[in-house]
Amino acid sequence: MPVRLATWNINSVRLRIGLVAKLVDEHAPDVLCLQETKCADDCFPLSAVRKLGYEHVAIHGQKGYHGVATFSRFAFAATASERWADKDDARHLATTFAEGPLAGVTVHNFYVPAGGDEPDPAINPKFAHKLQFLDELTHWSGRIAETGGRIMVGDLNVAPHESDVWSHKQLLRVVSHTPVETEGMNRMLEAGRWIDLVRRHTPHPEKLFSWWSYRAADWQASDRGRRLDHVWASADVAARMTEVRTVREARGWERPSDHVPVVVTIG
DNA sequence: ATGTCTCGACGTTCGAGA
Repeated sequence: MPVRLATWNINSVRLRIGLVAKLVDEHAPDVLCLQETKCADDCFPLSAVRKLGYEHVAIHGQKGYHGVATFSRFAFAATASERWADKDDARHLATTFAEGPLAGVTVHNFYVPAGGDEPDPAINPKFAHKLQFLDELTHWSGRIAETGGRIMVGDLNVAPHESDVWSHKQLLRVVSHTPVETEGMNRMLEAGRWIDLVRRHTPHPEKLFSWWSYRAADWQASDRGRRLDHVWASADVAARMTEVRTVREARGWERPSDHVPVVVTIG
């Protein structure tokens, strides 16, 4: 039986639990990874998630900011959250499956820091924090590069290639597409021998985005998007990938998140 | 390109973060 896995920056899970239900209704992910849940664990809408059919739920939240959650139809053998870049932010959740087609596989659900507006670590501590986070991800990737059974998903807040942004030239000095970030992401991919499942399905130079700013008057008409949301895997898992779908229409749903879900099927 | 959306706070509006 194939397994469907989705990742989505929901931008407040309490506000958009109805959109989560819509995604589940239309795309039926067996595993759903959310970022920017924006609530402490004791106010997470757990009963609604259970009603959607997810018996196994791992949450790692904090009040008001960040927060990640992983829902599953398959039981977990273990859940863990590591500390990154000298902060206790809720930005990482690792879940290892005990059963089902992904038994033994670990899904790492990440929300990488956005990095603020100014792409200079000397004057912008948020950008410095993002670069430290990416650097730690590269070292961590190198330490696990020889192991199989790995999936890494989430809002990594970097659009690595020219075809991942609406205008490479106009975004070269915009946080999310600066050379120090895109080169850092490429180092991370190489260090961990990660395979970018989304780009294996939709190769460059075809444009592909997963985020459009709320500030655009008409996101669809201007289509000034960026591909910030990623699904990576170790080679053994990547070999089983059969389908990838970026749910672009979700950006047009009522009161949408500014990110759309990315759904992969693993046979 | 200063535009929109979310949260939390001695809230009836603002600042911070994205």
